[in-house]
Amino acid sequence: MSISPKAALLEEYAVVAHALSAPARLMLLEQIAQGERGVEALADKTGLTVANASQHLQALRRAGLVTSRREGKSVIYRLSDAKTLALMDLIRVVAERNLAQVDRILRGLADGTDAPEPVSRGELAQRMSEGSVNILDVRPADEFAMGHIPGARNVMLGDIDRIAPTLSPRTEIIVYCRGPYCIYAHQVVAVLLKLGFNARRLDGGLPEWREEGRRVLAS
Amino acid sequence: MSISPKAALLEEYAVVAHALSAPARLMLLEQIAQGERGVEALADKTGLTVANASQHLQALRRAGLVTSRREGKSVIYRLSDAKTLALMDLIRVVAERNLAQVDRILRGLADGTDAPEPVSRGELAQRMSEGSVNILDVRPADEFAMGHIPGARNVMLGDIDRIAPTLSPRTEIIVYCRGPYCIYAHQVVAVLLKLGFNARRLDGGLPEWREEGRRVLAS
DNA sequence: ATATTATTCAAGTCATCGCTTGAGTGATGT
DNA sequence: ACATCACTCAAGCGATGACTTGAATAATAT
Repeated sequence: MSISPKAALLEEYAVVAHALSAPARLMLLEQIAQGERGVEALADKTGLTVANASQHLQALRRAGLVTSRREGKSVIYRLSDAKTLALMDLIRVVAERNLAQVDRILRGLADGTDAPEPVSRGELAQRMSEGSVNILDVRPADEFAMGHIPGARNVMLGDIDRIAPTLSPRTEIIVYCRGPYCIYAHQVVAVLLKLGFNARRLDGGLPEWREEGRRVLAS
Repeated sequence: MSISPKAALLEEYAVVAHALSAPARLMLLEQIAQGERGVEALADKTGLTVANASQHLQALRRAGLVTSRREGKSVIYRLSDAKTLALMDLIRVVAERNLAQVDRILRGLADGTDAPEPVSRGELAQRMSEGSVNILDVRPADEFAMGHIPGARNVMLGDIDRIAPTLSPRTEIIVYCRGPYCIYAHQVVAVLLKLGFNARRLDGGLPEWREEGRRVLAS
């Protein structure tokens, strides 16, 4: 009855991959990567029903990608460790490299503009110390409040046109959002480029920034 | 009818993860990582029927993890690029870190011995140039023939006891096999340790070695 | 104790997956 | 043209997955 250890191992690896094989769970992971949260908050953010989110979260926990702890009446989920984040990111990288459909979508987001290469986090840190950079955080206000890159300004996608006049046309603007699956930043950069600004995306979002031990400002 | 780009991207990422979520496909990837092969050879190696293997291979291709080309009457599959290998490996790492079941299986393979940390590929290369090392390749003969680390000796798991007397008890023995999902090497190291030899696994297998541009001997 | 809030469990439905079987297609050799 | 070989396609199956709904726990507040 005991199958070969080889087969048993592959089964386990498949469990990990399976956990990442549903868009709903990827959404949940992205949210959890912003910072630990309870089930209801996660369900809210992702648009899932609470029961459904709970089941997906348990699948993620069984796969070892997240851990949970009870805190009062809430159950708080968080990423197991940085490898989970790396795995999410590597999946994105492979998809971007090899899937034409992904390329098409990203091109659509760029809206005709020719998006420059993203800025590395190291380079941004360097530029920050020189003071020669403007940082925009395009996540929802509550996530911004939970933590953001020092000096970043929180802006909604829809407000770009409104705040554009207050931006310096000479200083480069670096835009970031959630992390591996960040998408608003692509759009914001496209808008800014069209308006004649000098804008680039940050490579990775806040979770990666924090993971590298860089300074994060709360509230 | 057009869903949001965000959702569309997550769908695509999920496709990639889904491709890795079946043991049969992981087996196929492991084989393909040894070197490109036709459908029938892959089906043979993995014990799948040809039709079934063909379908799994197409799933892998749709996910962008492998590519295929026609060569005469055969269709040859190969890994898209090194990122595919990295992805396979990262899944293993996450599983080993977080899943108790995996730990249990690996401990079982070690058969009571306390397996030392694997040797890095860089260290092995260094040791090779010094000539202070014995290398064992524990893959099937045909895979060994397709390419192996120079100086490695091809040994079957079952033949260890027989060839053990021919091994130097003082020189360290480095054992490797297929790659991310290598398992024989664990067992062989355990056997050698029990016999009183000084043995360690190589971190990664032949695919990773080749990927780093290190020398590989064919035939 | 009872009520409230946060989460999980259980049952049911519809879709998808993994595998098998048998037919179909494409390139090569006689 | 015909046979052969290597692979893919199509149909069908039992099993698993994603989501909904409504009931069951678990911890706190009244």
